[in-house]
Amino acid sequence: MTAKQEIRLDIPALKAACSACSLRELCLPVGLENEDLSRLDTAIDRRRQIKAGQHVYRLGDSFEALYAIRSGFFKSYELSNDGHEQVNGFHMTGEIMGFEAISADRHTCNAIALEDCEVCIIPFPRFEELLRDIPSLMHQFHRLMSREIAADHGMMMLLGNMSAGQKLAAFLINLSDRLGARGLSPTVMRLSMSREEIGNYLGLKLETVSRMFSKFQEDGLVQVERRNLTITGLPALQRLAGCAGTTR
Amino acid sequence: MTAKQEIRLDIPALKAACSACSLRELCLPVGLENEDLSRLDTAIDRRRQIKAGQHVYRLGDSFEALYAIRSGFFKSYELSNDGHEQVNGFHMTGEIMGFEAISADRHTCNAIALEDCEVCIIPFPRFEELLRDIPSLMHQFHRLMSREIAADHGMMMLLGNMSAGQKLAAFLINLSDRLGARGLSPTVMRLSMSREEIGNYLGLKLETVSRMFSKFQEDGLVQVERRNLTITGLPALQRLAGCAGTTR
DNA sequence: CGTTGCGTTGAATAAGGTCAAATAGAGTGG
DNA sequence: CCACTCTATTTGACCTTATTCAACGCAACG
Repeated sequence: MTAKQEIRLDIPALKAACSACSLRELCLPVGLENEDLSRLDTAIDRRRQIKAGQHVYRLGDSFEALYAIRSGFFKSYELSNDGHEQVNGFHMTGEIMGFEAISADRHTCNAIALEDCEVCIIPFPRFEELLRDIPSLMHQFHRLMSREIAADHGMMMLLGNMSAGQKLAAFLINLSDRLGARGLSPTVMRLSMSREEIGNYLGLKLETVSRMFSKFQEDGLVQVERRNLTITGLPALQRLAGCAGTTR
Repeated sequence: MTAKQEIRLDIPALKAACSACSLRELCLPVGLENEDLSRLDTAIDRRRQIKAGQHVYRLGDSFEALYAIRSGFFKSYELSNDGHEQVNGFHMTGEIMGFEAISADRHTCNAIALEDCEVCIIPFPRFEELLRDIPSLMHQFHRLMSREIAADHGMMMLLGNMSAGQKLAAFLINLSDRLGARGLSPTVMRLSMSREEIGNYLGLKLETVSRMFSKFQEDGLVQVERRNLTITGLPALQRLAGCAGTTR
């Protein structure tokens, strides 16, 4: 419970080592040969622990690196000029954050850890050099950015066309899919974000999210108790969401 | 008026020629040296005319190339499984379409010309090879994809948080900015899209869009008559939109 | 000169937002 | 361990906004 529970040694051996990473198949190194993998290792030389509530980067920070999530759960959000928060997305293990900053050489949103997390720091200039030498890595990188764009389009569809119930269903399905892709249970999960954050992301108010959860529970689609959620009617939920399964 | 007004020779000299293109400063070749420019020319070896109403690509088409818009105006849209259309964006001169397809090696949306258009075809595998040789082009390419992501985030903010009036105001400001960036009038324009398409894009019904146009006109913000639009109160419109000027 | 497609406008309706109050845990300090 | 506080969540009543349904106007076109 107390603060300095253990001395932080920050051992150099705490190296990122894509070559030994269990996320190889989700993250950048998809399909890379051993030799190229170790070259990637030289480009990603640091990890960083992020405690729940800490920011990885903030709006306005100069853009130095992308961040690959090794563990934990993040929220990315911006503030509209009138101070209102807008959640852009939730990010989990194996995903990469920071794409949006390449354009302006400056982060245009904030990324905050919703639980204790660990990220791999990918210094971008060095990474771009590496892309020149490893065509398959370059292509994979483009695929990841492209996937982000496709996912954002799906999100725009959701925000523009769907009812509150459909939105929440789509959100849960999406979460479920992504957890499943990581070998975790697609039906039993602990939500790392508040009702307000969910609502903000979906373009709904927290009360509406709460009501929808209650309704889903009545209808036997989910079992929800605070932030512990069990999906009990996946097929029905998928039908509701319109199956719009962009797994992101 | 009649059909074959002139014989289509499709002269080889109709080559794209980035090096001679007036869009150099908006499109891919930003900041490229002469030598690299002519290398880019070799990668972009075809243009294509697209008549109003024709598709550049369709959902499901295999991904072969990106398309840079030389002239004209496009709409990109998807169909949700239940057949409903969702407009993802409108694209104009100097912008590039097709990013979303890299991920799945297949187009995930449709792109249709709203007027007679011309595009440069950028075969992607060859383009990626070129990126290896021209670091500054690679970086510019990443900036463009990143800009698309940042713009989509702005769009999510708009769809999630804004009232009908704010949405339409933001839409008009965005249009105005983009026209201005191309040296066209930022205040006098002809809309290439219907009320329904605008509404679909903004997450509103066509009637609501129409009402808002009327209201803006009453308030002296715009002068609108069918698809001819003049912005008469730019500052007020910007204030309404919350200045959220992601020029895209 | 009727037809067709797009745009406008009005009235009724529904969906979600707002405001307010009650409840339930989690953590705190005594 | 218990009372107390703080925050997240739930729920209800009411209200605002945008949607729906419907009628009409207008321009372009054959």
